[in-house]
Amino acid sequence: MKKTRDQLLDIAERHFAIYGFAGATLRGIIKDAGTNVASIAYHFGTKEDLFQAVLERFAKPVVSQQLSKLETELQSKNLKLRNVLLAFYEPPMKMAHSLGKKGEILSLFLGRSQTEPEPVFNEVDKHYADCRDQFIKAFERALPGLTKEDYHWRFEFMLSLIVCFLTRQKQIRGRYETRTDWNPDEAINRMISFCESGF
Amino acid sequence: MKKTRDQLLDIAERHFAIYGFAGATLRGIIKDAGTNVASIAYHFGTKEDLFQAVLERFAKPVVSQQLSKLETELQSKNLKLRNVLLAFYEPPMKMAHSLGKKGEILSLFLGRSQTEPEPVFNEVDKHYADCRDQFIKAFERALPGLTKEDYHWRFEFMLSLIVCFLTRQKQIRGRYETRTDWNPDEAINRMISFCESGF
DNA sequence: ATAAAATTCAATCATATGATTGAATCATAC
DNA sequence: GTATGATTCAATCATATGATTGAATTTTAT
Repeated sequence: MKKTRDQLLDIAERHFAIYGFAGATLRGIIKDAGTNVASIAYHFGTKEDLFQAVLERFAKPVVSQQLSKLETELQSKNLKLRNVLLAFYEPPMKMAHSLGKKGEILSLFLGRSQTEPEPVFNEVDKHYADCRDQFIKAFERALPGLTKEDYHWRFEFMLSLIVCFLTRQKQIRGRYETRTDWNPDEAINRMISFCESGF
Repeated sequence: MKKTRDQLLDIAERHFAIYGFAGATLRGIIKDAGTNVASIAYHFGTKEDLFQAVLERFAKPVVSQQLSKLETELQSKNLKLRNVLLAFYEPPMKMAHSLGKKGEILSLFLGRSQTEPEPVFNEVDKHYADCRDQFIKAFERALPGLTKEDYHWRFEFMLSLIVCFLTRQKQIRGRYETRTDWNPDEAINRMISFCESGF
């Protein structure tokens, strides 16, 4: 039997992903988790504390995977843009795919975390700030000679592709494909190719 | 005089853009609009009806501008990809910029409308469905020889850039720029160049 | 000017929500 | 086994929310 705390995190993650911060309700969460309202207060505190806990649990691993992959690439003398892009795209995409239904939730949450207007999501930016800096530095090394502004714009464009893919994948796939499964490698490749040319 | 109705639409638009559908409250809206809760019921009906009215008012003009620009381009014997992209990007970007503060709201709304999970936003897709089909057809003409899937992916990527730009522009600009104003032409050009290579 | 229609308003309803409390239950150490 | 602390629970609070009503006010048409 799963611990209440973990169960709550799983369900809360799903609800925040699907309904957003404002749209998710503690009662909806505890109902799905089969527990009591007070258990949230006991384990986490307020609704916002719960959200931060969810964020902490999933954002950190993804970012650290991205950074460690990037680190590996940086060792190489001949840093290739394509490999930097791969280091960025692969962790979240693979995770989103490998986890199946849960990955769908996670990716939705990840995508939403970039677009939600709620103040709580400002915290998200902090989680990603260091990651962004590192990748922009890598871009400068892989593709020297551009202006600071160029790198920022292109990083944003690169990020846009995956944010929208993750946030909208269900609608997109529903529109374009019949099959319910998707190929992460194809998606990654398409994103990388698109960006590589764009850069 | 339809003063109250328009006022409500303006304020509601802002609130939906900033707080999302679930986060926006009728009381918050009527307080800013300086009117009464019942006025919403009178002029629109339910909260969802109000949302649809907001959507109707702003989405239609943008889409119709995009389509009419595209129509013009389609007249040309030698259809250029760049011009198709311009037809897509210019209307929402110009509108977002020219309206200043209000444009910021509109663009936030526009961006959010592509990522919100709420069922109400499913309606948004209908508004854009025809527009998407037309542009994909134009892509096929401007850049023949690709598979159906290719066009869909690239359309999504193109869309991603502007969705994320509009949704995140404030955060982005806050991070990268000191000045509060922005240059729509520069943004449009950067998007087009990035896509043109990607295609 | 006046009646009818359109619009606005204060008051209220029923429910939902985040949060808190104190008692009950469970797990663990001794 | 029992005492202690950790965890769960039902009950409750205060407020917020979407919606509705009927009276008051304003606008419009004649």
